[in-house]
Amino acid sequence: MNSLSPLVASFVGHFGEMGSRWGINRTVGQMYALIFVSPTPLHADDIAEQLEFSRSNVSMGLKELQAWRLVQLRHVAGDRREYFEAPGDAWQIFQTLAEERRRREIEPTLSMLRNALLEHPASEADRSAQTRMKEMHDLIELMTSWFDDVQRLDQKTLSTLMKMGSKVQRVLEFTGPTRSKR
Amino acid sequence: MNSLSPLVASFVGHFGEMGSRWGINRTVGQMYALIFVSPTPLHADDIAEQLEFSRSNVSMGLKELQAWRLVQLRHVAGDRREYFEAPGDAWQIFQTLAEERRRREIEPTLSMLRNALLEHPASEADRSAQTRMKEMHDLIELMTSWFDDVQRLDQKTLSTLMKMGSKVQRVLEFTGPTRSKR
DNA sequence: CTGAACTTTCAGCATTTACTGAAACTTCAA
DNA sequence: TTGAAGTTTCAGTAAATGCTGAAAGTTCAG
Repeated sequence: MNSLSPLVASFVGHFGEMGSRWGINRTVGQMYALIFVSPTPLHADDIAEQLEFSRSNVSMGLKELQAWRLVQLRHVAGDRREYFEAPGDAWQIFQTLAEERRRREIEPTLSMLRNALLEHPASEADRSAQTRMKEMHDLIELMTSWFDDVQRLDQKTLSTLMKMGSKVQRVLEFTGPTRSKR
Repeated sequence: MNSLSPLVASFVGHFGEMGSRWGINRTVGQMYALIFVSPTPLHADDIAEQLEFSRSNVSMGLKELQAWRLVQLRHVAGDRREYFEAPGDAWQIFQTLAEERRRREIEPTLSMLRNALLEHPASEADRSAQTRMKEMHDLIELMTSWFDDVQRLDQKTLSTLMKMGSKVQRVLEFTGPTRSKR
């Protein structure tokens, strides 16, 4: 970490700390940060050296970042090594993150809930537990299916929608009643 | 955990496992799950007994759940103990979670980025790092301010919006061009 | 004021997760 | 086909985090 400029070092350091709140570990967070700000793709040795991590740790970390689709493999002509860079399109990053998180954090819960709702309640307590579970299930499903929809919108529409912010309400007041079910 | 019905036990167990992906720890996840499905408010001893956790662990866990605003204190007439229940309104829960997560996971990064962008770049590398940081900063800011807007919408508008899903595109195609900047 | 009923804190042990370095494996230029 | 250059695996250790139970703290009825 010694060869990094103070600016980059603080960015990298911050990602290390936040990483843990984020489900990725400290070193993986730092690796991503380094790759993200780097103007050129980096290879594993660059990263190991700049961050002073063991080579194998870097290797594992890169594997994890690839699993998250947060970094991409690049090949540089005349060099056998694998280089990595962070996709530059911010929208893309956001979508990837949201998708992966959903897959890891939401889907398993949804499927557990579906199973639980199929069970025959063995008692009054079970019956009321199922009622609560149903609410949770429906909420999650509504959120995720909305999310699917939003993700399917093209970027222009989305950015219009976002820039409109709460003004969208006025538009919907106008068209909404004919479409909404209640 | 022995007195729980299989249905509740599996729900509770799942929340324990998912808890870790979620930044809350296993036992805290289980406590929340138990409170969530319980038809009546529970007090700390109930929870300690049903989940077979130490009394102090329950106490700490409840504190954390309160900090996340996922459980609410309740007092039962003629009983000095503190009872807890999970707010029932699913929207409410979602909003709370989103807000807290934002506060813990996003705000610190945003403020780090703002500081980094004020620094005077010491090199060419710093300059390009700042360019990347600016992109990240702007994306996060766009997302969070949109999120603010959405949160401000009343529930009816929101649910209309969600149910419309990608059909919103058609409405915007109609009104959008006059409002959008590009 | 007292003490019973309850809650919180905290030191220390247990469990889990992260990291390293050595060894095994893979790929490809010559 | 060989070995140099690179990558991955994995066993062992280090660090972090979680959990307990004993002790201290708080609150309030009487």
